[in-house]
Amino acid sequence: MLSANPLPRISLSHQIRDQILDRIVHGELCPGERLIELKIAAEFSTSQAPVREALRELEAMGVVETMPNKGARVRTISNDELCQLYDVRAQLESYGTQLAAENKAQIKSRLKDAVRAMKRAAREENSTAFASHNSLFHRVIVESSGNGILLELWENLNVQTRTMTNVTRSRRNLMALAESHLPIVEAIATGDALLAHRLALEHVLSNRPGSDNNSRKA
Amino acid sequence: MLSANPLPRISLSHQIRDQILDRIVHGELCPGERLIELKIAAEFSTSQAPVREALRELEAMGVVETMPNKGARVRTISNDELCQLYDVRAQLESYGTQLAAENKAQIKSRLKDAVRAMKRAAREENSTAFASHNSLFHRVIVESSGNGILLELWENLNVQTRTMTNVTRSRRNLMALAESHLPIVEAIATGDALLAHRLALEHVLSNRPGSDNNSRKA
DNA sequence: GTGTCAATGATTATCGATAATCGTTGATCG
DNA sequence: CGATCAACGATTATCGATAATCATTGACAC
Repeated sequence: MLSANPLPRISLSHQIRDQILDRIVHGELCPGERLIELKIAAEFSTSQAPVREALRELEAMGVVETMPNKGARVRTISNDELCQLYDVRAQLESYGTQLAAENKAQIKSRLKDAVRAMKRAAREENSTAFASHNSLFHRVIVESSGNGILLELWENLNVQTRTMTNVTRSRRNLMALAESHLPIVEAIATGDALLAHRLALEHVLSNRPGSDNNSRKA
Repeated sequence: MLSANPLPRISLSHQIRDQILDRIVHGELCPGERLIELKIAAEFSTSQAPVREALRELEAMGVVETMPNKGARVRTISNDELCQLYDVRAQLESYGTQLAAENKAQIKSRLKDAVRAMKRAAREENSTAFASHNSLFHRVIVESSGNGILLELWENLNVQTRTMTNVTRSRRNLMALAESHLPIVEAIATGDALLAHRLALEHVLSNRPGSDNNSRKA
């Protein structure tokens, strides 16, 4: 029984949410820009209700902020916050990587695929694709930690991060960045949990913006 | 100019959200129980809209889960998930405690107050009050870590654990539990970050349910 | 000029009603 | 007797309209 129902199977509010998120990630909507419910509703030819829901979901994701009775705007993430975000992400991700190694997760080939894809994107200087594969790499690891709660929290953080990646990572050696993932792959594959933990921690922190070295307290 | 406007300054949807959250935390709404929008709306004498928003916010918090076109229900957390939750919380909280110690946060008196309040609640066998003060203790620490992102994530987890922590323990257990906080206070006060980290980790994990010892993988 | 304040326009928050969807019940057919 | 499916009831998703709120503008008094 062929299904093949390409009908709008997703709810309107989710479609709108994804659309807006896309525009934010791709920089079409700038931080601080107001998101006016009726305007957006008109643009998508819907009513205000699904737009409100979409905005609330985006707020929960942390990509927009809303003030009561004053509406929503694209959230501005300060450099401090971004640093904090990387610090927390480093904690979560190093823990997840440790678990993955302990589980001797069979993900070596998938991780290597992701790295390969990153390299390709690096050669083509396609930073969007690079960010996407990069994200996938880490997601595979956190998934294979076996801790669903961890994955949930990590995903929240990752969304926020990605909104900035394109901007922040404009000038960086993508090829080197891609290859810096390989030691982690090995540590997981050999089941060296302690090493995996340490490598993941350093990996995330080394990509922390604004921090040329350490400096947690201004 | 005296303000003193105790009028419903909070939006309806937030009031409803808090009410429902309260009932969940206090066990009046059991995990798995359906939350029907129109029923709730009728109960609060409002329309469906603010209830929907409240439910979406609660979903973002992770205390309710919604299936498209099937509505919302109080999230059921399996024992496995609860364990995972404690594992992750241990990671976040030990990190926060470490930061607090590094900051030499001046919170010794507040923490001791919280412990005192825990003891009093233990004597009176008021487990609700105990949980409240216990929660405050850890919140003070995570707040003083200076990492707002960390605090946000931690709060989510904390709310979720509290929905499941309606287990009443014996007086002796509670008293011992209260006193088990004291070493952490000292470690923070003396600025011993490494010790603080270790103590917090052990503290959370020792309260992990279902695990008589370790066992991460079934 | 400058500060206060009412009127106004823009936008959010809420409402009541309708459309779409899901699960179930019960009838029909093999 | 079992399976399929239409019809129904319950509930969610969406709509269009109204009420409440906020920010701004401009007039007015001093």
